[in-house]
Amino acid sequence: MGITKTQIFNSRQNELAIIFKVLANPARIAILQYISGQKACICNDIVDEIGLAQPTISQHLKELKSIDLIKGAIDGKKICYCINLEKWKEIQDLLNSFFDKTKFNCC
Amino acid sequence: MGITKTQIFNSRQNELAIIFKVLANPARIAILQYISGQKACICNDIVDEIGLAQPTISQHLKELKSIDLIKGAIDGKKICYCINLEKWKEIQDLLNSFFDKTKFNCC
DNA sequence: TTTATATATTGCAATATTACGATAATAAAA
DNA sequence: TTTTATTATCGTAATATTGCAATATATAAA
Repeated sequence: MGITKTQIFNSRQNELAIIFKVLANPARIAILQYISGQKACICNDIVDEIGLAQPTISQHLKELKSIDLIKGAIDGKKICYCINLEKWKEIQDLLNSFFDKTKFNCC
Repeated sequence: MGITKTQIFNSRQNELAIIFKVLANPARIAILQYISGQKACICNDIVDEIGLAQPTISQHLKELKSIDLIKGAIDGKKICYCINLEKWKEIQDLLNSFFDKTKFNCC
């Protein structure tokens, strides 16, 4: 079918899966690393940095924005994308609590 | 195209993306939570627990095994799947180091 | 050996994702 | 206003993922 049966899982499970899905692409990992490595605001230096076309980068940025992992500040005709630190930490905590709760070993 | 351009990213970025991809599905999250919630070894109680067909569960288990997140011990005609605690912690550490390194805020 | 049970594999249909060219939208500069 | 630069959206092709029925495999029990 190709469609995930989200109805049979709880909202926490679906939320975790969505977060992991946003992070499940090397271009988006690279974008996050690049954004965070710049001291000043950056824009579509990202397009030059990562080797992908501008529409592709734009789409990846949209997905990162969809879970508020980054935020964009308009600066003239440029847009400055930054890590949303609050959400960043919130997600890190969420993932850690998943990892901490899920660790009983039986074999 | 549909194909991720892994060649243009480094191995660390691709590795992270692969780990996130394995976790990016609510069925696999639910399987991990269920496995870890059982004190004794469990097998295809997973099929009964999660509302998906046996071949589907088998495929998800295969993907979880592909990054050694779980291991299966053969027990007669049943197979006992368990969290691989060492790998589990290794991955948690890897993700935390990603989150810790990537956090500069500029806006 | 035959039967029953548990798990894996194959093949396929439906949907999702990735990437990009073409184009639209926006805003500064000329 | 026209031009230029920057970013977003649309449409589409290629590939990946999800899920399941059918079937294969493996092992224990009869």
